[in-house]
Amino acid sequence: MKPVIVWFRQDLRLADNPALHAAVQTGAPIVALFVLDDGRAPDRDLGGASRWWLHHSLAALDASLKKHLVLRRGDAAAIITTLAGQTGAQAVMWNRCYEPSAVARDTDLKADLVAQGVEVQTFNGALLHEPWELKTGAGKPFRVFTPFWNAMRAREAARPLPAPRAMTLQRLDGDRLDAWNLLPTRPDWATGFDWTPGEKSAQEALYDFLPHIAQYRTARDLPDRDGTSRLSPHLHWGEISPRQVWQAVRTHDHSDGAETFLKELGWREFCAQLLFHNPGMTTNPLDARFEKFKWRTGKKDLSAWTRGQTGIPIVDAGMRQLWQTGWMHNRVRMIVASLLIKHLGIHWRDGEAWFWDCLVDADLASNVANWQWVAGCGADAAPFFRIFNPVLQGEKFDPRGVYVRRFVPELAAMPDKFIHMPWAAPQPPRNYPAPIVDLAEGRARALAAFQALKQS
DNA sequence: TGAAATGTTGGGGCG
DNA sequence: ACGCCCCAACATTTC
Repeated sequence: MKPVIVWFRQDLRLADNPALHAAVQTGAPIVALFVLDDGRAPDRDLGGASRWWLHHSLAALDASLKKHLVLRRGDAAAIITTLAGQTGAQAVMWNRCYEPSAVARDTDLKADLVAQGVEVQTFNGALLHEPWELKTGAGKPFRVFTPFWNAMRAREAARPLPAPRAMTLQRLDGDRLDAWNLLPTRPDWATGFDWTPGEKSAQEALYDFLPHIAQYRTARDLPDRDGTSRLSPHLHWGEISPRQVWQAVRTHDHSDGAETFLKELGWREFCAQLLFHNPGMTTNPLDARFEKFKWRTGKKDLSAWTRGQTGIPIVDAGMRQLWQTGWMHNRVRMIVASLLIKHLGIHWRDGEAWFWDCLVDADLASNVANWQWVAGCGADAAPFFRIFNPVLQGEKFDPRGVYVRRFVPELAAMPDKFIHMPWAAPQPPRNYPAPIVDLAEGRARALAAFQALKQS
């Protein structure tokens, strides 16, 4: 019997995997394929933290496929058309990706395969709703979150599919995962990552989180606590599907915490559909007025920011958490982004690029849309004059400085009163930098720049 | 999913 | 007892 090729991409799971499910239904032997096409993506390459995650996630998937995952490296379309010919495959099946370059590549590949006499079936495994499904009254894609969310919330999500109970997998030659060198060496900066990639771990993260979801609305803002789900990298790589998360939350309880959490899944969908309908937004502001905005270069400031050496405790704590653990609490992401864009006047793309490289949950749509949101140039964005004061944010959300002290040990002995502004302490710490920007001056500069933009 | 400036109110100290 | 001032505390507006 002719095999079916299942092409895995950002759906590294067996349960609720529509492409795999459909392939198993045919009764044909299955070729489970993953192609590493780094160095060829028109948008951008995988970031370092993403490569680390991918390595471990592929290892986990391979294990659950009883070591039958076929690894190939190179141009995905060329590899798949060739492989389909060599194996005499009857069909190729995959779950759709929605990033602009992926859409273009997959459209061409599908045409090539069909021309070659190979059936192609594609599915939605990554989103609750297709990016073209939810429309405004005028029939256009949403640009404002709240009406988008109202439309989305009014629908129930499709029910997740079970994992296949049995399947026949076909073994083929392929690369060794280790040979891809996805893991960092010299130095191994991932030693502080406290993550376990893989489908099993994703399910555990979900079920560890559910008992706390009723407190999510307030607990999610406190960066020293585990008040968030930490599902983002699992969702990005599709180790768990948004349908599985949605259903689990909906059947768990109806607290306002649960509702707030569902809304975050809404933001994920909102970002995905924004990028789908605005492919240029990875580099260009959605709000065209910002095209002439005068960003500063600020190489030294950018470097201090990336290294967590700005002298502003909550910012440095966040940037060091990112570097050490591959992740940053969302409240702190907003604070560090606001400082870079507003106080330092540096382009949101510079911050976005750093996050892309360092985050285990790096997701093109979410990363770009949220950076544009902070910059005020995105869809439904925060106005440019909404400027976070990192001292006040710190005092509000990390009042005892537990989070700051965890990642900025230089401040361990600083009294609570000065933990978020050590420069004002009677004895400022010797081994911690003075702030690279005066917060009041930085704020004033940002407001002036915004005024200039409005007038031009 | 802000912050700062400005405006308003009302209680208490004090001459 | 009264008016005046000060200034939290809260509300509104402005950026």
